[in-house]
Amino acid sequence: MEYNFKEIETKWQKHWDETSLYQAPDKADPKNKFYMLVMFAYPSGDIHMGHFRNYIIGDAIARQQMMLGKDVLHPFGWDAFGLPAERAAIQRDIHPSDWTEKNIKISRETLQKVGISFDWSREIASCFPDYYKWTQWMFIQLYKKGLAYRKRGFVNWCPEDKTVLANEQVKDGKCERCGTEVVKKDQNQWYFKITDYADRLVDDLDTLPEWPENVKTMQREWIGRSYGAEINFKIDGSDESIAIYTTRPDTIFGVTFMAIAPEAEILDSLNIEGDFKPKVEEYKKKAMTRSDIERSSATDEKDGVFTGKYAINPYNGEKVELWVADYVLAGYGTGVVMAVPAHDTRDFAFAKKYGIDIKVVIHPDKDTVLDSNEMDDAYTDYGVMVNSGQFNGLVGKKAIKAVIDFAEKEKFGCHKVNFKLKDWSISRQRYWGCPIPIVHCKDCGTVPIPEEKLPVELPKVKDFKPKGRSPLADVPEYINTLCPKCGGEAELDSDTMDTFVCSSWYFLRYIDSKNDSVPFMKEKVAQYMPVDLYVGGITHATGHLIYFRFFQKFLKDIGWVNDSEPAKRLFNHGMVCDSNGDVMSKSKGNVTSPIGLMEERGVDVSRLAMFFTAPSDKEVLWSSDSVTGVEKFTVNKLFPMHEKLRNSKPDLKCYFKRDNLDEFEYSLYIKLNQVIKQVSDSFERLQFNTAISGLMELVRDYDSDKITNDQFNDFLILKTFQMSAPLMPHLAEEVWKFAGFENSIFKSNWPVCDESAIVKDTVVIGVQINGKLRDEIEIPMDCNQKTAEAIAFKSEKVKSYTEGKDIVKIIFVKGRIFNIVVKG
RNA sequence: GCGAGAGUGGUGAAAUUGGUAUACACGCUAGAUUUAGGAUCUAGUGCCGCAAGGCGUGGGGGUUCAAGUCCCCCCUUUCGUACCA
Repeated sequence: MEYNFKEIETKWQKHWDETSLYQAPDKADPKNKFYMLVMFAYPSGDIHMGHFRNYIIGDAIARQQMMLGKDVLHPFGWDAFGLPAERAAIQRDIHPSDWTEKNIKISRETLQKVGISFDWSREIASCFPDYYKWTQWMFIQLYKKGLAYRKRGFVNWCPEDKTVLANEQVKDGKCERCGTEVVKKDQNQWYFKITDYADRLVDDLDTLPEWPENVKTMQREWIGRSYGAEINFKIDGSDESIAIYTTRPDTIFGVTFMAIAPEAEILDSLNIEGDFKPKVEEYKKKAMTRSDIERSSATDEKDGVFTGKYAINPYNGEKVELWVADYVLAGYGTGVVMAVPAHDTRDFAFAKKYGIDIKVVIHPDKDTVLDSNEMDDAYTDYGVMVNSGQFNGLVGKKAIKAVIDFAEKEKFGCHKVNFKLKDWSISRQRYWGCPIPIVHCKDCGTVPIPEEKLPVELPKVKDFKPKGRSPLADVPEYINTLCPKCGGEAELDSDTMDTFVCSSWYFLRYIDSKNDSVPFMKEKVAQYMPVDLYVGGITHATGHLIYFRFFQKFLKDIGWVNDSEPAKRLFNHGMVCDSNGDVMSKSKGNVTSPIGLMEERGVDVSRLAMFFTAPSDKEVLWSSDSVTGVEKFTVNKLFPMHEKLRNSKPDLKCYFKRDNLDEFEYSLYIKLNQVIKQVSDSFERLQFNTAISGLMELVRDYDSDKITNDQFNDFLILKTFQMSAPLMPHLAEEVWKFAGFENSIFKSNWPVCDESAIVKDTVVIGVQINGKLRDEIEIPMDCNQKTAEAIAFKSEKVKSYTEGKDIVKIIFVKGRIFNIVVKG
């Protein structure tokens, strides 16, 4: 039989589809299930090498888990709302929904050609009403719990895309999608109160040992929890006070000024007078027109203006100047900073520029004294408190606690935890997204659409070009409605949701994707959740992967799911780059499609080439050179092995005993079991490259002519194809059928290593003299040092190195090394 | 700046706990076969050296009988973050 991959591949794809091989059981055993999840795709066109790599990783694991007898759920769907659909639609004058559906169709067909074991019966697309109905339902549940709220404030605005962006969508002060510099805009927006979950989002990272450490670190830093104090300073000549947040209360006696963010509301209540007023106003205006990228640069020279007002330090009664400075962020803490030039780099630079006092209140230790006149930078480490009244001599954390405790006792401050994480802004002034199910009524305010009236359907309008306000605002038949509460005239919210909302709960919908009355049945979700392995790119570390954990926690709180965390194990595959090392992306125009390769060399060989090139977590510079070796292996070595089958119908569950095999056969049996162990382990670590090298060695060592035991011959061949099956499913299935099996190879049992075979009787170990390898000896596996010595010293080489020298020491590690330490 | 990874032949890469560095491939060299081949097979292939031998996992130190693996300093590079008080 010739290796006709085209025939083999189309035949089995059709057969698997017809027999619903990948359909996950509706009733699964929660103790014996495996939920294999890959990040669903944005249908931006056809799939490329990056997708290809992502999905074959998940596919190999899903197939192996099937063979391990698990109830496997391996679904797929489409993250189908979003900006690119609109952009492409405008360029091509075609409706986003038509464009999206067309792309879904093409992408789905390609994925089917790749032979991915997706359960297509559960397919979802976030832009279809039967899905986004439940996205709206999610919104309403959050709203009911006070976790979805509307607020006016400064938001990130992309002038190119003409929409609001979440913090997670701004990179280096630029729009993540189009690279345009983001500006600030005052706007009414919906937010999800993710900050209520900030503590749990940080703490529960410790319950995820199978998540990569770098992702957990990135999330911790993004959430940015810090412990400190909030302290109130009285404003001089007024009853009002001004609150600051600090993590360094031990430096509070060194405060010589305060810096207020230009946007901070407290500025308005200061009653700035005289000459100061226009100067402050002018500075505020200037700060607002500067872009975030300018303002947030750490190298930017700090500037500000004095307000003419003072505050009183509650610890020592000193008057400190109040300044406005745009290095202070309005959105963090209270938007006001107590400035301690001696112990903060930024405050130091500012004080130097404006000639403000620098007062040392921390010494590095008892014997080192700082002099503010000689300092050329701030001393920012912990140390001993000095010039700090009753607190003098206290150090570090103890000092901090004492200072805050005093504030609490005197009722002008308290312990405080702060986060960098901000509430999630989810309104988008765009057409192609999930409509926000809220009505604005003059009398009742914001009123949610009753759940039984969902979905609020997105109307199919012709004009969806961005104008700076939502295109839906210009569709009166959509906007004008009646208030569900009072029945009076009202308006629907004209914004749509950030697509990250759609992707925050899709993994739950797969489990019960057709359900019309609830988002999913709790009982069904309990059977398959949590996700056992989630495979996707690192790019989602601080976006999607925080949002979907947030949703899971919220749904647990309202009783819809049982687990606090959605995914037990996370795996980030490496990027696929072109031969220059640039990441393949549509915008760069350097994407390679796997289709050409698959048509030329076959799907199985293409998959094998990608697996073999590098371990799954490493970046890959794709070139078709990678294919040569695995193609030779497949076509010339592995596939022809099936011709050596002797139709002996071996029992695949049995182990062979040494007595039943001759010497060559037994050595091959040992190799087989070593490879079974190696391949199983490689799958566990998702390092398929080493699994393949193991298979290559096994096939190389196999020699039909030297095998007389027919059952062993067939046993070895069949085990080889079983191990190859998750990597090259079509070829393996073909051989399985050829060998006479009725059921799919994926219904057979994954090979189990015969441990007794890989315990060897003798072992070849290295003999070192002073740590340098000089010879090798073969010794019994569990021999003692004496025996090993006897054998080692027979070696001529060992003799030549030890003669006439003192043997200081002999180190013998069983099965590993024999080392002689000599002197002289 | 800060944080986390990474650095091994000409190339992609192996080396579960410190224990024979370079498995498995690509490429290259030589030979065989073929009308011919970018096909196939065989042998060789870390570096220096005729050899014995020496040197070798970014560089420099250290711990150890033994270091790619552990510790310290430095260099290069990728990713994340960017005035978070």
